[in-house]
Amino acid sequence: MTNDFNPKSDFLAILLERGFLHQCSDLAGVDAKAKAGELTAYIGFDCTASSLHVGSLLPIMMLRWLQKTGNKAVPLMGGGTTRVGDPSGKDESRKLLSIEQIDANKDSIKKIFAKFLTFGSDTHDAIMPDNAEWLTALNYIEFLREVGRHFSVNRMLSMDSVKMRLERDQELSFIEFNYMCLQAYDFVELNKRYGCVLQMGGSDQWGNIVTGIDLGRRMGRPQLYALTSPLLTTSSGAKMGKTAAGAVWLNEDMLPIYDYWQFWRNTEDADVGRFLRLFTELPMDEIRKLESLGGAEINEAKKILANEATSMVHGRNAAELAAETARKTFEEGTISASLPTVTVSSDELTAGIGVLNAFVKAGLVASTGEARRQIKGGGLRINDELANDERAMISSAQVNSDGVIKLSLGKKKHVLLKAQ
RNA sequence: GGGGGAGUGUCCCGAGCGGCAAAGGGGGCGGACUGUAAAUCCGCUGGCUAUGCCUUCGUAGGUUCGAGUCCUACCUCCCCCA
Repeated sequence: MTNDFNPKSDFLAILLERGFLHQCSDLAGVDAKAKAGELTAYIGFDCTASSLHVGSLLPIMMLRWLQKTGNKAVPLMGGGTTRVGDPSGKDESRKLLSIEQIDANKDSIKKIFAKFLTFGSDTHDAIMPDNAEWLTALNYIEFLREVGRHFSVNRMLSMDSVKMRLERDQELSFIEFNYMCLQAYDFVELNKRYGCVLQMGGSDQWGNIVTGIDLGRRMGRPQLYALTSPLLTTSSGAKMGKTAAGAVWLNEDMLPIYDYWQFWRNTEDADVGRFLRLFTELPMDEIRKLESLGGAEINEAKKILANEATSMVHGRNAAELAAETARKTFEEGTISASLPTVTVSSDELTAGIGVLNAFVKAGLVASTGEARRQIKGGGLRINDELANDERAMISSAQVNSDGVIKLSLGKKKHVLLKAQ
């Protein structure tokens, strides 16, 4: 759909050439607004966890480009909608989060945005409203009379997500219907409050966004627009941002910066170019140069990807430290003091800790059972020595000259155990 | 409303004559090979205070020395008839 479109705005030009665009309700319309620097766009973020993960990075980058190209970015905190819970894509409704939990998550998530956007009160500064501001104040009857009457059930029934469920005779709860309505209402409310005319999101949000556009028209708002980004998977088809250890979190307290850097460093060859476009701000000609590197040379491109992507979230210094840590660990084979570290009490260490428990404590394995299996498979190392006795004890005798014990799972995952 | 079928290892899909920690995939993790890549091959893939103990097959009971397997009720889903 976007092949023959020639954007006049920097915003769309960048989105297009970097691979952010999947679908747009009206490219020309959005283009004109963006060209004039009058585009205010929002993306909603649910507060279901205390950190966003790399899956959210793509929408965040869209907001960043939006602001960089002279428009107004609005990350919307879903403090209200999270109380309802978005059931789409799930066969079972998740347990509802407590309001305290949601608020705590929200506070934690908010910090991320400050690293990507400039907030303030100027026209083009980003703002971060919370839909709890208006949703929690809604009165059911009033909402039905003023907003609900504009929703065409006929139309909603024809939406793909709904149609599929009905055809397969699968439960579609009323709350799910309401989630769509609330999201649509958000769009209209943001238009009223801030003149927001564009909602962006992942391609799975298309239906919900269009419902918002429709509601806007029925309620006499100006023309609204939708723009979605492709669903990201790696070349081998895996969902982006999920590892066995869990999601790749953006918050440092959920995932050490070193591990974040490593995540990008381990990108598959085939993804390097695409990721450089999406997750860094390097100029396009440089990216083209980097992705054309062949064989082992592409590792240089991966390091740059890791540096750039890590700088964006954690800052240039932290990224360089991570890069240096990786260099020492992998290229020199020495122990860097800045590897992820887990502390144990010195009493405990003096008394001795079983190897199995030590690796569990370090978070390298999930259970002593797994530790046992890894030892059998030759996957665990203590100070680079293969661990082959599951009953061995780790004690202060193994502390090296830097005061730490290095525990490794496989060749890539290292944690330092430190007595305190 | 009537008739038929199905829910399995808390990532998913899926076999399972009454002896089952439960076949086989996918995914994931580890090993070999490499370039901290991919592909390929090999191993592992409930928990624990571990030659034993505990918890798992939709839910709750029952039969049995013994139940994923048989019986009863319930819940949920799928198909056919009205």
